[in-house]
Amino acid sequence: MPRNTTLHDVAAAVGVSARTVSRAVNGEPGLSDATRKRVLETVERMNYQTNMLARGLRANRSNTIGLIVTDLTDPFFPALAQSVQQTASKSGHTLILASTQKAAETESQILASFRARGVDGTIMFAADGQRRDVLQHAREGLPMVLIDDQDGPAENLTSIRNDLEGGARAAVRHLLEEGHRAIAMISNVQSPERSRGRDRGYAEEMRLAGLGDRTRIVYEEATVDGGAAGMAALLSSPPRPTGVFAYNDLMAIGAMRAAQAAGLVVPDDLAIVGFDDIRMASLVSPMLSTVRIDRERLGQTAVARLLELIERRAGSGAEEPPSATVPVLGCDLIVRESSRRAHSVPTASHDETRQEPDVEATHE
Amino acid sequence: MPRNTTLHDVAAAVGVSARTVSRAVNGEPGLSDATRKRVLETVERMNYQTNMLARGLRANRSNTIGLIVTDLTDPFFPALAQSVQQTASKSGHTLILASTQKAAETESQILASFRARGVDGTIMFAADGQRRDVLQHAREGLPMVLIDDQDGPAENLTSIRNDLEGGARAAVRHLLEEGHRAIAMISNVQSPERSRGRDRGYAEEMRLAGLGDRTRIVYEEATVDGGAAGMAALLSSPPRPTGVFAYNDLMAIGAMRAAQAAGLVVPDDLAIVGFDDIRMASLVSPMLSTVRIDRERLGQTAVARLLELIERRAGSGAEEPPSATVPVLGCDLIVRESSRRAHSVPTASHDETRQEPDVEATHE
DNA sequence: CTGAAAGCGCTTACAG
DNA sequence: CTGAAAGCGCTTACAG
Repeated sequence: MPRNTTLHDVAAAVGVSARTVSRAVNGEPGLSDATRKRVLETVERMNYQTNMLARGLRANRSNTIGLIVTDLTDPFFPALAQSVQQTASKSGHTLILASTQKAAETESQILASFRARGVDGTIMFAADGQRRDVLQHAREGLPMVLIDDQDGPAENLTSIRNDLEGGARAAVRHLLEEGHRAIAMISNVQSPERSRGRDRGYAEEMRLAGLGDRTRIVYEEATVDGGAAGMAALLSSPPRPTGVFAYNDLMAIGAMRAAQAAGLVVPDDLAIVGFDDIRMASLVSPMLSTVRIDRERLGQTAVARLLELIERRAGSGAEEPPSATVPVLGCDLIVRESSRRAHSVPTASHDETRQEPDVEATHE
Repeated sequence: MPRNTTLHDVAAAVGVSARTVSRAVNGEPGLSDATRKRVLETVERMNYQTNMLARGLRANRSNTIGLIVTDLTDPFFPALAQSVQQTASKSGHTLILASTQKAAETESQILASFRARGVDGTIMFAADGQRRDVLQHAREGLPMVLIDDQDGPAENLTSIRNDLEGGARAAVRHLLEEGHRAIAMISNVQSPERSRGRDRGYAEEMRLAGLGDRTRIVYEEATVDGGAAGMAALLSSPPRPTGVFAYNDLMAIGAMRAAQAAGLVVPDDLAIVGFDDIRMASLVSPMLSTVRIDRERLGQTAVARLLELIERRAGSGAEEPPSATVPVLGCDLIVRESSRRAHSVPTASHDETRQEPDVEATHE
């Protein structure tokens, strides 16, 4: 097997030192244009590629970033992973992907293996009860962006939030405006921390409408089957709700299927609103109303913040105080068919979107 | 920022040489049990983690494998990526993921960057007209598994195939058995090489049924919108088909939506069968009949083959001849609601599956 | 503007 | 059974 071309091979071919080739390849100053040109031509001709393992070892930066998801087969994640990968590749970073599914590895183990691989930083979701481990890794030098973290920034750690509570409130307000009073919620039993914002938004909006005593949340797994189970639970004990807000679209679709199987017509007998706006939402019938989390923007924002963090670490010494604001991305309500009654012929051509502004939350 | 613990730190703490710690960590022989035990305890206590960049640089193996997909937001890929990642992690390999979407980078560029990162091997799909570049990278030392490659194995390269033609034939036979004669196909305009097997299966089965002159294929983009466009094309020029076989589920769902929008009832007026069995297939209504590609098994098989290839390279010198057989994974027909008429109340509880056996194709 | 030396943290090949 | 030396391919810090 042929050995790959190295810096020394190029240097020998041009008749300069390896240091000079390194300068040319990295676009560093301190090099005559003539030399630079000769070197780069030879680099091209010999098809030289920097060995990133060697560079990473020496320079302590690998140009890789890690992303940890819980389950790639959850339709929420692929668009995010894609966005992270595309954004990262623009700055020359390669994506390393891990999923915690089936808990074969804990998050902490994955983070340890990422560090052993020399990733420059990591993007992950805030998992219940793991914050101490995560903070520890950050403190030990792994820059980290935490998505939908309840707490604020910390050493070497930035938070980004989606306005889950605001999205939930918009969804419930919409159901109220459609005339519903008996509005129930199907939420996520697995992750209280993640469902908190949505639960709170629902409860708060009910309270404001004077319906605090009709608040009703059932908790199930955040899957299609879990949504179906939640709907079964709601239907089995009166009063029957006429509107349902679900933790995510998967659950909403399961709930919708269960309602239909029970002979109910959606949205006439029962209105349903989900969360996330996965692609499936616009392909089921009736098309699902939902609250959109813009995963492309989320991925871009997360990578941008992570790169800032990495920069700050690299240019250390200055040690600027970390920004105390955490970006909060607005979540837009998208009204489709599953929650709109009195519209005999729904028009599929145009979703009705209500835009919520992005804001900055200050964390004292 | 605290420096990470190194082999030398551990060695100094135990009072042995770095070489001895390395032996203990890697489970190599030639070490007294007492020493091994002392070393490993200290490794644990000091929380030592092997620096994979250093190991990779020296040992020329990084314990990473690359996966190249065209578009992570295509629901076909996440389950595959997840399976590859899970299987790879069992042998201590980390997944590096890239997608060629929007052609920001060509496959060849991605392969070059993977090699610069020292990946031990790569899994990818065979893209039209890129085979020369891919073979070149394999020849230069990058072990590679190609999925659904038309050609056979090559130096440092293994192929795996799904029985796309067999799956297509099963789908068309099913439509024939349901009594359909006017059966059209909506296929993929972007990748003739990838659609070839399915196109051929469809045409062959029509010919065998004496319907060769009624063969009709329209080509569109392999998306929901493309499927809708294909159906529009089919409906706009008679004779109207009563059965349609689509390149994949996304197209099938688009076709179904378009047919329904045109006032047709699926499956009564028009039966539809897709390909892949993405999750969405069982969540649309009517539930979509399809041909399943088991992506979990595909990922497992691909990783297993890749590891064999990597092993062979590592233990080189012996140079065993590469196996001349390429595994062909069977694709099962799954009959749901979209293609089954005369069943007034479809039972959602049990899919009807017809299992096709896996075989080995010999490549002379 | 350019280069010689050292070293990142491991493993390989060799010696005892 | 254990270790001293060399080197993987780069970049850092320094000298000229």
